[in-house]
Amino acid sequence: MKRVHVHLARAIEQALVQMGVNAPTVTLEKPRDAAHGDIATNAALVHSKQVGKPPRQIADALVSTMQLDPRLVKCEGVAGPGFINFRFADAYLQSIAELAFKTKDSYGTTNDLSGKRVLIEFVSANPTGPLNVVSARAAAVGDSLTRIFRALGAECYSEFYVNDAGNQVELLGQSVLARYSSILGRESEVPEGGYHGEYISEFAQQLVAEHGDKYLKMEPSVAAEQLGRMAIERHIEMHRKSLEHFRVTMNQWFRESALRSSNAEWEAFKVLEQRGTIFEKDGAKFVRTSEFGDGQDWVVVTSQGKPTYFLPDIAYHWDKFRRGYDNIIDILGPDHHAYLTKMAAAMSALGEDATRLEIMLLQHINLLRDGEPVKMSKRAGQIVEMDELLDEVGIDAARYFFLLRRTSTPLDFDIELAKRQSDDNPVFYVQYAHARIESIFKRGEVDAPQRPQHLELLTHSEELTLLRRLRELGDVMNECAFSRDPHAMTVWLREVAAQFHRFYHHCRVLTTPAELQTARLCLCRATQIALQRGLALCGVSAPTEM
RNA sequence: ACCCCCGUAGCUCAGUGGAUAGAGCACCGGCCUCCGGAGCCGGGAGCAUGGGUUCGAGUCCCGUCGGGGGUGCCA
Repeated sequence: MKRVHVHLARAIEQALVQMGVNAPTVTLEKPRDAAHGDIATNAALVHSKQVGKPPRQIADALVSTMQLDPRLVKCEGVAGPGFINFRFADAYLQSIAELAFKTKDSYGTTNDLSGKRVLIEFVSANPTGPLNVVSARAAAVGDSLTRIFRALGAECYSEFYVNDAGNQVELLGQSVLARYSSILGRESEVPEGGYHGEYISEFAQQLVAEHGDKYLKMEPSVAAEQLGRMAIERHIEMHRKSLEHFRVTMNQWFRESALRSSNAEWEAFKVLEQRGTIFEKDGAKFVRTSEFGDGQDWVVVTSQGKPTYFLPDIAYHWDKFRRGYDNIIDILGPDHHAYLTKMAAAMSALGEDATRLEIMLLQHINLLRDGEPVKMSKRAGQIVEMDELLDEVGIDAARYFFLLRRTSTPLDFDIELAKRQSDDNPVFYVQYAHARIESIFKRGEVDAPQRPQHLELLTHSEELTLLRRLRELGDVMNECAFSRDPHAMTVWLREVAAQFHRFYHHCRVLTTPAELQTARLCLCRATQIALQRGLALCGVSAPTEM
């Protein structure tokens, strides 16, 4: 899909060399205003100083020197301070439809990132309860990003870090034990900072039904420990199921407990110590992160001799570094903003190249119902579970809505809007365009074309504009990967759908002369392929009727 | 106190340092003997603020104001 750009850049470079420029740098950009054409270059402005002539004069010279392939691109002349504008040749745009037929399910796939190894860690919710809607946004974003990276040829892995060790396991066990004891008639309180959710009571009920008062007869601390472990495993399984249902499959579930049993945290500590980056103060052990770009030093071992959460986290990230990825991406909630400098400093302290680590902060979501905020309070156990949301609005709407805003922006998720079957629902609007195309084939009693034919007849401006849109998929994928944000895909999908409706309104498909009808049916089919592909990268289905 | 994110149209948001800043809702005005009107065509209105960097800034840097969130040997 880049062949026009490659051709054009080369032609401009050669023309510049002929004018005496050595090692010219040519950048091509998309003009903001479509009236200026499809591609523009500022080459004349950039090289003005070196050539020693005003930009417009250079631009004129370039235009007359350049050798362009008329089947790919044509020059539209010089504009403004010295921009040179170009427009795709009709033949090239028509070939986009041909490409869609040829590539089908892999339309837009490139090898732009082939050879890159990328790891994306996301969700990583604590296994102390079911997944809530906060995790759902991370799941949608992380999984879509993974799909996009793969479509660009990268070797991309998704990973869930499971915090199945530490204080919270005990606390969880005590919480379960408290509920369990209450059911069996022994009054007991959920401990300070414990878990109050409905799911705890449900689990306790289940335990009573299956095991009777078995755990009441045990030493309470032993019972709590065992119950905590069981609850953790139960929750991990719930997480896995919820994510699978949400069309998210993790390549790896990395357990903190495995890290601990292999002593990896102390190994990391030892190396930090050997590198002279550990010091003691008030009985606690600090890592000298301030020497590696952070504003302060952090405790890794408390004065009680216990590791803080930071130490296993360091060990975990070190493990990821040593697995040899080019990019190690963490998608975290906005409360982790201090994490990047902190963790990057720790990695530097271990002697790693910390620039490989990226922390993406995903802003929160506000659930709305008809514009009114839905109250969420974790403390009171009134969290909205991910599964509840999916049951209500459906997977397609949920996945798409979570991508509608940039990750750096808080997201208002209106439940009623997501359920609405009308064009103000963005996911509906896009899926509708896809279904509408299908209905054209049905209505015309024609099968969807299997191969491209008569594409040269697609010369109407709405047809060509639609083809332009379809061409952009590869660009959009690259943009998403570069910004680590799949949001741009939803913008593109909406524009493709809108342009399809425009084309459809202006150009009759059925009841036109046979060859033109065939050509337009091909364009419809190509649009379907592109929509399917864009939706698939978002993890959203493309229904044929609705 | 410190840190992070965000201030673009009435509202929700787009906008890889480039030309006259774009959509969708909402509002106003058109278009159904016509393949799905769940659509199409047209209209008004905007970069919080003060500096700086640059040939060129909504975009990069610093300050101010406003909104949201977070933090101190818990995870």
